[in-house]
Amino acid sequence: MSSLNERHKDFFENVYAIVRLIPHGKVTSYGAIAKALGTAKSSRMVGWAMNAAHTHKDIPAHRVVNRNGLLTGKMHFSHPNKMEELLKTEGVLVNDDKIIDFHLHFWDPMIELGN
DNA sequence: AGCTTGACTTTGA
DNA sequence: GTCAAAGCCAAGC
Repeated sequence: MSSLNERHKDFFENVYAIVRLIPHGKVTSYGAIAKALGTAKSSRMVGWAMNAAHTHKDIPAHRVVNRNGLLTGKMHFSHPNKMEELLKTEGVLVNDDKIIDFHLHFWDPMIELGN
């Protein structure tokens, strides 16, 4: 909570903190995370953070997709289909690299932040 | 030091 | 509805 409000911390740590807060079976978008951090336009940086997130294993990166609900980062996983399988395991149906009813599974980090 | 790239989003046509 | 272009900031070359 308080750590999320502190922008003095590294952008990466902020991103990881939020991604870890994503509930089981829920997903969110890069832009939503960026917005929760106060930098709505630097959604690309969230993607960069996720790239480095590979070193952190407690990061459910499969719960983060782009705004279209498309699994854009699937190829960055150990296996391209790993992301889709993980999501299906959590009850999130995926078809053609895209989340079905994305708006229903969408979780807004702003809610958790209380904003 | 500058230039390019990127797990993106928004806006305008 | 789709497509193209701009904006964003950090890391890598």
